[in-house]
Amino acid sequence: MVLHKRLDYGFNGYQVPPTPRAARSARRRGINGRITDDGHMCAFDLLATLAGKLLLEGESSPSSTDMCSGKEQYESIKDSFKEGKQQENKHVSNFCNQSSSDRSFIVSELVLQAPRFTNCLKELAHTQNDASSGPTSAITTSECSEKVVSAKHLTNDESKVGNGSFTGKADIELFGCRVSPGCKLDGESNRQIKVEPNDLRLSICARNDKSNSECQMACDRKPLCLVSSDNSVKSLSRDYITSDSLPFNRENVKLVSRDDDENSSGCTQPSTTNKAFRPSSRIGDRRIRKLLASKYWKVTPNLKDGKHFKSDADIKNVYHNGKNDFKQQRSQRDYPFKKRKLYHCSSLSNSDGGNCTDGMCKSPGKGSSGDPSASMLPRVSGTLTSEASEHASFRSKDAHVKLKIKSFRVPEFFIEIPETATVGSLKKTVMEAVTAILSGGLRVGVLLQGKKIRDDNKTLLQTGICHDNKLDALGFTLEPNLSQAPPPLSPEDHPFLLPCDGPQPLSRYPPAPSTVNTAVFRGTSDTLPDLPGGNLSNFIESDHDSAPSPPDISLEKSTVDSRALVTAPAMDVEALSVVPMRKSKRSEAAQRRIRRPFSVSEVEALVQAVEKLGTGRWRDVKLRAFDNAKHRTYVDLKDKWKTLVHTARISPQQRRGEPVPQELLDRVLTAHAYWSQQQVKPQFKQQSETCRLA
DNA sequence: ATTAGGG
DNA sequence: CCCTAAT
Repeated sequence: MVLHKRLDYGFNGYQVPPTPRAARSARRRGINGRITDDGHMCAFDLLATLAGKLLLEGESSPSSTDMCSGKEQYESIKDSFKEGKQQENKHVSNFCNQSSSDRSFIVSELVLQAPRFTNCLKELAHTQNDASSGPTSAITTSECSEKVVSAKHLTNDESKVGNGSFTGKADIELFGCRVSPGCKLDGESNRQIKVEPNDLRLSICARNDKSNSECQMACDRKPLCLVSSDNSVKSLSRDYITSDSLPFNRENVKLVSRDDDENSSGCTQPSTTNKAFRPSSRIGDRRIRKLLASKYWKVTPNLKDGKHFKSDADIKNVYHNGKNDFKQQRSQRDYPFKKRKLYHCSSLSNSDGGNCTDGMCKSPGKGSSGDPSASMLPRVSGTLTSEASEHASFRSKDAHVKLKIKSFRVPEFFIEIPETATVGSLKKTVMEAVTAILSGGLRVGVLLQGKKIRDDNKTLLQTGICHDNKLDALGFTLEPNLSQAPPPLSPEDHPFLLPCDGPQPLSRYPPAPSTVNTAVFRGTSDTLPDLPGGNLSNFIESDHDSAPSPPDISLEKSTVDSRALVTAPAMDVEALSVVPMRKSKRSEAAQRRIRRPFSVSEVEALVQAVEKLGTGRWRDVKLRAFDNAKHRTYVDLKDKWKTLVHTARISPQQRRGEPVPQELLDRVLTAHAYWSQQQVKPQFKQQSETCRLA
């Protein structure tokens, strides 16, 4: 039995969409569809053979059965589990062969406020880390409240990230039902981490039995200000960040316009910032915040398109859970980033004129018409608390960049567990997996407009993070600690999987039912060094194309950044960075997919497939040659062929990018000419060809 | 969902 | 790569 659970680290609200239905169905159909190809392929095969170019006949291996059938099944699991939730030791067979493919675990939410002139962005995230490693830290998400953590006093020296192991009791909630802890870690800590996917909840709570979410820590750390939606303000140690608030929000990072503990709002327009709110009483502020909270609530559960934007870091990690069993799962992710209407901003019942008073949620047009889908919640919004950009000389030390980090996602991983396993063992397995992730040591990366900011010494001001427009493109990543992570395997090092490569390694398939529990991480391959090399090889090989490492990034970033725990570097930019959603004319448009130049091996695969299938059957081409290249859609392939033909026709001097071997370009022209001809007289295709060639 | 083509 | 029209 396999339970897929995708856990993503990274600022959430931006989640990788699930494998598109198209991909799944295509895969399904593909197995049957390929067979029919050979009929009218033979003609060209003969031609090619005569031309001295042997076309290797190879059948694409049937793709592995999808472990996850998507949302529908997920719902059924959910329901079935609810029925049996009372039985603690009930066999988890309800999960059998089912899984939720695209749920993220969202760790928490927090709002941070940082001095703009200091480079403490990472520390903000460190706060999270600390929370999961410090002795008295607590991160909890629960429903309906926003926490605002004012971290203005953070400085570098206090931003030590504890990479200690994650310990504590573990509670797991599945589908809203809490199941008893299957394992205990050293439990003195008050830590609380609760991660919840949209539907499935998994909470890991390491906490004091005495104190729950309200525990107070005696800490000599500098205090933070925590504001909950009920406007209660608490001073807390930086390690103590808790909330009873809801998890998975659509926004990852939100900048809250607050001068101090009051006047917290998500204004995104400077003009409506402080002045507008300063006079406002706490009551007013509270109202705003409540509105926000409820707003989030309403929309969150209904999000259909708010799929998880997860990277295709398909160089997966295998988590060794104690036995000698390692599994690999095929990637289920496909992320043609389509338009999405996530993060709807409910129109706030129009009590505020249709727009969110806080400015975070500008209902675009239709907002007042009551159409919730007409607007979106920004993932990030920002406001300057001072007019720094205009009056730099008057910039005071109080100028802060306020960020709200709504959530982190735990990297996806897979769990494989026998049907006969108990819920307790399931919990234990999950716990171990999560523990392994969290204890591995994490570091934070800051992305600005898709680019990683590597210079830690730059101030926010210098990097432009303080600017409102830049904040739109601000993102964070969680990456495995450098010291623990060997260099990742470069996808380029692996030959592209050609159709003739034969069946996929069997290791892609689920293990026998008798297999012991297994958890497979979907991170970089190096996160967990303690895995058998052989399996890893197959593992990566079979999905080599899923974690592409675009040259522009991987080359530039050398080693460190290519090791994002969750995603390949490319995807850090794409999937994890917080994207402007507001004040943009294209705010509702999907982010443009990252550019991923075709490698020579990919081109070869494409050429070979087109030689066989022709130029009008891109779906089949995709199935045949790129079935496991999730980031290549048939449209991509068609476009690539188009450009290939063009490239082949122009002079070599005019060509750009990675040079394609002339031999391949020749084949492109040959095949293109051939199939163009076939289009003209398709009716005689088979006969005439056969005759001619005979 | 695919295909074909323009942008 | 994106977007669309047409299947």
